[in-house]
Amino acid sequence: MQRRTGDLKLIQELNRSIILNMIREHGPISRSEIAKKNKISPTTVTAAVNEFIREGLVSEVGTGKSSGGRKPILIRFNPDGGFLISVSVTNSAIKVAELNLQAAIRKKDLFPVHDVKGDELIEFTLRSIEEFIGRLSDLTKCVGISITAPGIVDAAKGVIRYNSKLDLINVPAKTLFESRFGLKTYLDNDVNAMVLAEKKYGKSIHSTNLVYVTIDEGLGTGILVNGSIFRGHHGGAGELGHTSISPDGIPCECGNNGCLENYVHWPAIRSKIEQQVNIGYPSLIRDLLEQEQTPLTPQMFKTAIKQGDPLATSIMEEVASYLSIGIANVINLFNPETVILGGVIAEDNPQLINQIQTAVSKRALHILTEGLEIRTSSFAEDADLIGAAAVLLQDLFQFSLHA
Amino acid sequence: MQRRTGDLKLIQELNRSIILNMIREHGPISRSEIAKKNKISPTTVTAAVNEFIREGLVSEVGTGKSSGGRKPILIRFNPDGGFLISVSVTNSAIKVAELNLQAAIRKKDLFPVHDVKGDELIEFTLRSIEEFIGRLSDLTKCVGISITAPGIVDAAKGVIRYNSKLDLINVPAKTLFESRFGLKTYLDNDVNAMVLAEKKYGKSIHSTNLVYVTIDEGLGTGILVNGSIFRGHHGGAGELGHTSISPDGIPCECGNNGCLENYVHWPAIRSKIEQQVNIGYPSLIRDLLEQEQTPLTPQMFKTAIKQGDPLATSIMEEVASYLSIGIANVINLFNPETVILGGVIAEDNPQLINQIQTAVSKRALHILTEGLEIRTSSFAEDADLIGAAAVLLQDLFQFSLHA
DNA sequence: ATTACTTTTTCCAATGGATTTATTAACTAG
DNA sequence: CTAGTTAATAAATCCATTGGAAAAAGTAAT
Repeated sequence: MQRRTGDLKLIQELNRSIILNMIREHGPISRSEIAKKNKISPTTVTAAVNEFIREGLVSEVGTGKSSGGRKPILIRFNPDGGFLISVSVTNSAIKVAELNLQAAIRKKDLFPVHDVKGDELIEFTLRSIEEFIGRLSDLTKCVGISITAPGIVDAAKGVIRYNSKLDLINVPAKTLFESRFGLKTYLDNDVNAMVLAEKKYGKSIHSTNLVYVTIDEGLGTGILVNGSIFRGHHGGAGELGHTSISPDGIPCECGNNGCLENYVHWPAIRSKIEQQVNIGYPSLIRDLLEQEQTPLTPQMFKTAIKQGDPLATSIMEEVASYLSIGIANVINLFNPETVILGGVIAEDNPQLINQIQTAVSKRALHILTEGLEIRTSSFAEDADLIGAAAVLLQDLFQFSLHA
Repeated sequence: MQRRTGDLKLIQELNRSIILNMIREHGPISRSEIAKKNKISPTTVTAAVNEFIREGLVSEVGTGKSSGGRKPILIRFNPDGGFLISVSVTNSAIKVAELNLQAAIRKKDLFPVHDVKGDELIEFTLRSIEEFIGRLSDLTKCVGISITAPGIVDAAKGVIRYNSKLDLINVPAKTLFESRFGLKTYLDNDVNAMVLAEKKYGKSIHSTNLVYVTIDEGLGTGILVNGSIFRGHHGGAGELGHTSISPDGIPCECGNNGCLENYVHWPAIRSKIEQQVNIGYPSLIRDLLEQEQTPLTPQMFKTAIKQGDPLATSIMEEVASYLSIGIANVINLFNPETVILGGVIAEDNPQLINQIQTAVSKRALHILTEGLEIRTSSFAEDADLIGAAAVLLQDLFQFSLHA
C-alpha cells in the first residue's frame, strides 16, 4: 500500500468518486444539485457525468420539479452497467453468483462438496467458477471476482492463511484466481465481508462502527471501525470466541480458560441437550429425536424454543447469559452503534435476541448502550455472497489515497 | 468533518505534507532523494522545500556524500521553528508546558490544585495558562494549545463530557480556550493522547495498532487503530476497566459483575494490603507504615515488591493474574503489535510486567502473541504533556481529506 | 402570447498546480 | 584538464478545475 502523491489525475479521481457516490447513494439527482451539495463547480460535474453516461455507469431518467426555472435533468446510477462474480467457500458447498453493481444477485449456483479438502477443494472451486462463467454471455462488463472463506485470511495479500476444517494453509487464492481467469480478484474472511455488507447494503447504511457475531459450529466475529473492516496487526482481530469470561472456566484448546466460544457454540448446546435427554429429562426435543430418528439439528433446538419447551428455553437462557457477557465486553471496548447477530443459532430466534438485549443493557456501560441496536442480520442465506460483493464494490467506488 | 473535494490547493497540500513528513521522519535528506523516494518531480520538491525554508520549518545543513556528481544539499526539519502549549488537567495539578515541533519540552510549570472543581477549576486553568503565556516573549510562532483531561471527552467538538472527580460536565473547553487566547485549541482524553505519543515520539514509531493501559485510581485505556486514536461511536471506546472477567464477580457501580477495574486498581490493592496488615500478617509494608506514620502509598507497595516482601508479591501476582485475563481479551479482539502499561502501579514495576507477560502469552491466541510486545511507557511523568503535543502535531502535519 | 426573470446546463478562456525538458552548478575519476 | 555524473533550478508545456458568459428550458405575470 503505497501512498499516492498529488497530481491532476488524483483530483479528477477524487471528484469523480465523490460525484458517482452521490448519484449511487442519493440518486436520482440533477447535475446542479450534485454541484451545490459537494461544492464542486457545475462544469466539473457535467464533464464527469457525461463521461459516466458514455461508460454506461449512469443514465438520465427524465426531469425533476422546477423551482422557477429550467427543469433539472435527473441522473441515476445504472446498477446493471456492469457485474461481478461472488464466490463463497463454505464447509458444505462452493457458492457462485453473478451480482450487479448494487450487490443484487442475478444468477446463483451451488456446487456441493463432500469431503473435498485442501488443494483439491481449490481446484474444485476453480472448476466450479469456470463452469459458471462458461454460461455467461459476455465477460467484458465483469469488474472482478470476490471470494469469501472462513478462517484466517490475509486480505491485502489475497492469501488464505489458515482453515483447519477445510485444510487450507497459506493458499495464494488471489494470484491463483487472477492467473486462471484474468479478472481482478478479491479475498476476505466471510464474517468481515458480511459486516461490510450490512453497512453498504443492509440496515446499517448510516453506521460506521459495527460488530457482527455469528454463532454456528464456532463463534465468528467481524468488526467495522470508521466504516472499514478492522483487521488488526496480523489480520487476526475480532477473536471474540476466545475472550475469557471466567478465570477458571472451561479449558480451551487455545490454552486459555473460559473462552466464550465453548459456552455458546452449537457443539456446546448440542451436548448439553443430549446430556439432559439421555438422563431422561422430558422435552419436546426428545420426542422429535425419537420421531425422526435423525441426529439433533439447530433447527430442532429453535423449534423447541418457539414452542416453549422448558429444556430448550433454559439452555437458550444460559447461552444468552454467557453471550451477553462477551458482547457487553465488546461494546465496552468498541462502543459500536449496532451489534448484529447471525449464524444458525441466532437467525430466526427472537427469544434469544431478546434475552441478549436485556442482559447486555444491564452489563454494558449505560452511556454506551444508549441508542445501541442489537439485531439480526439484514441478509439471510446470501449474506456471504452479498458480503463478497460489498468488499469488491467498496474498493471499486471508494476513493483512497493508497495505490 | 466535511469531505474535501479535489482542486489544485489539495494536491499542493498533499505533496507538501508528504515532503515535510519525509524530512521530519527521514531527514537530513536531499531534495533529489525526496523526489526519487516519493516519485514527485524535482521541481516540485525544490519549490516546496524553498517555501519551508522561508517559513523557518526546515534548514539546509551542509552537504551529503557524492556518488559521482554534485554533492546533495541536506535538508533537516527545524523543530524549533515553532512551538505549542500543552496543558494537562489532573486531579492534583494543572500542568502547562511549552514544547517544540518535535514534542520536546522547553519550559514547564505546575499549578497545584486543592479541592478546586467544576467551573472554578476551568477558570483556574485559564488563569494558569495566562500566567504561563505572559512569561513567553513571542506568540507569533505558537501553533496552538492542546489540552488533555481524564474522563470522557468529545475530541471532535472539544467538549469535556464527563468527569465525576473534577465535577466537569459538558464543558466546551475548546471554544472557551480559543476565545480567551485566540489560539487554535485541541482537546483529548489523557490516555488517548499518551498512546498517540507512543506512536509518534515514543518506542512504537513503526506500529499502527497499540493498546495503552494505565493503572492508578482507576483503569484507563487508549487504543490506536491504523495509526489513529480509536474512539468508537460516542467517543466511549476502550473501557477495558468495565469488561467483565467473571460472571458472578465483584458487583460494580456500573451495573456489571466482575469488572476488571475493581480487581486491579489502587483502591483494590490498598484495601487488600490493609486487610492483611490489620489481621497481623507480617510484612515490610507494616514496618514502613509504622515507621513513617503516613497513609499507604503505591510507592510503598512497589518498594515492598522489589525487596521480595511475600505479602506485596502475592498481591501483585493476584493483580497480574486478573489483569492478564483482561489484556489477553483485548489482544484477542484488537490484535495489537504492542501493549503498553502505565500509571503508578505499572511504572517502575518490572516484576508486575514480567508476570503479565508470561500470563498473557498463555491466555491469548498464540498467533496473536507472536512478536507481541508488552512493555512500560516511553515517557515517565511527562507522558500527558507529550501526548497533548502529539495530538496537535498529528493534526498539523498529517494530511487529511477531511476539512 | 409576450416579456421578464430563474434555473439548469454547457462552452471557453483563465488559473495554478505538476511535469517535462533543458540548463546551470558542482563534483568525481581518470 | 576533460569527460561523465549527479543535483538543483528555469522555462515551457500539460491539464483538471474554476468563473463568467452564453445557451437552453423553464415559470410567472402582464
